[in-house]
Amino acid sequence: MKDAVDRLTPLGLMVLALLAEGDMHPYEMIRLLRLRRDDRIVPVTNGTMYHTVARLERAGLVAEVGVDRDGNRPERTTYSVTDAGTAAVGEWVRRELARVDRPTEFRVALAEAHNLERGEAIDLLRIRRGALADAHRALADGHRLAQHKGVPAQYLLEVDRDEAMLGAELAWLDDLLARIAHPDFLWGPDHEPTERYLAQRKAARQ
Amino acid sequence: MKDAVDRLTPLGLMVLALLAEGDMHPYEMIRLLRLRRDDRIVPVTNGTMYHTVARLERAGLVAEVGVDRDGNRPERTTYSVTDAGTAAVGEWVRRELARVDRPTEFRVALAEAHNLERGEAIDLLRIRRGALADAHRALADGHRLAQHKGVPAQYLLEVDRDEAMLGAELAWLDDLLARIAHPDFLWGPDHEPTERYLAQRKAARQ
DNA sequence: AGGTGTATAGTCCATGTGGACTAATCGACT
DNA sequence: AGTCGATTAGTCCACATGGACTATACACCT
Repeated sequence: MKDAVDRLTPLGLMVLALLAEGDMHPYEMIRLLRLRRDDRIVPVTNGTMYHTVARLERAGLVAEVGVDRDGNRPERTTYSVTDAGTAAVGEWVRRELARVDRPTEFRVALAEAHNLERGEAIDLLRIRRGALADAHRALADGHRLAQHKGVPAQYLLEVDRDEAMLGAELAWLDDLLARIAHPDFLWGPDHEPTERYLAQRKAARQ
Repeated sequence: MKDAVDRLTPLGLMVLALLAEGDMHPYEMIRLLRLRRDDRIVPVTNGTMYHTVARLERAGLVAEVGVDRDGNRPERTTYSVTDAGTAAVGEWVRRELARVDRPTEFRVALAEAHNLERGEAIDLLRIRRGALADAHRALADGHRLAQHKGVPAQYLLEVDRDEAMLGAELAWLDDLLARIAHPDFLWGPDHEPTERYLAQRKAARQ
């Protein structure tokens, strides 16, 4: 029996996270994602967005809440996230935040990590830190072994880069963990009610 | 009029590059890619591999060179790369090595950069270096601006990471360019005939 | 008044992907 | 001798993606 969370694509999760900020129609989500440059992480195209929302509806994670029409333009169907949808966000983020395979999933989970409690996020990132260190060591060992066996460096350019990138991610993660664990680092819904997001939504809705 | 090179997927290009080492059947390619851990870059599944090879054949980039059968096992269809296929590898790598969008395409291009002349590879990587620096600056500016506008840091975790990663890639690229431009760095087909690859192929063919 | 361009909101379809499945062979255990 | 599991080589299909397309409305020229 496949869980609905297993079928969640990165864009599917971003949609659920957006709807947590308020009801929206798909086109507004497209605009908002582009405005926030979240299309750095996940490509956002019309076809995929509408298809994704339809899938989420079939899975019961979002629900239609109204259709309105502005002049003679196409109808706009507004959606709302369900309780199951909200739960799915937490479950998905918890699962992906610690994994080191699936880089894009991790970037989405990181962007939505604020949906978790601070302590939980830290725990998951520490697990990730360990897995990342293992992967880094394994790749470095393989690299050295290949060099030792006489494989010319020109064939190992990508391995070299991968190793450098893994090292950089480790360094960044250690730095982040230090910052995030410090009580001066704001966390949770106990801060100013995100005026910027409201302004963005207004701009996206216009 | 769409060029066949435009339709080349990362796996498609890896297949062409593999066939440059010698004729093979699809299953051997799967084994060889996994053995070399190239599935770090591109996911390798049965369905995708056979589909990809079929597409390459329709495009005239590879050609069937024989079907053999071992006992009562399924038939093995062996393929060979065509002249158009060899040309496509160069064209594709030249195009992708300089681009900063499309990260997976770049990793494949880097892994196959040895198909280019040293000077050409260096020129393309220098172009990439410039584009990467621009992207890094733009992202850092956006990050600072958001912070200045009062967006809490917990919402900017992914931007922070992206910025760190871009910086790390720039540093790595500068280092690589320095190493690669040095005459001590071996380049080109003028070295020992890759015994390791032959051994790997034997293992993959078994 | 007419033409050009772009934003809005969405549909549709050709490709590409990846997991499930088949069916035969081989090795290892018991 | 029998069975369990893994490997080999490949097919098949459900689903996801993204680009092309539609049709209306608004803005800017000239």
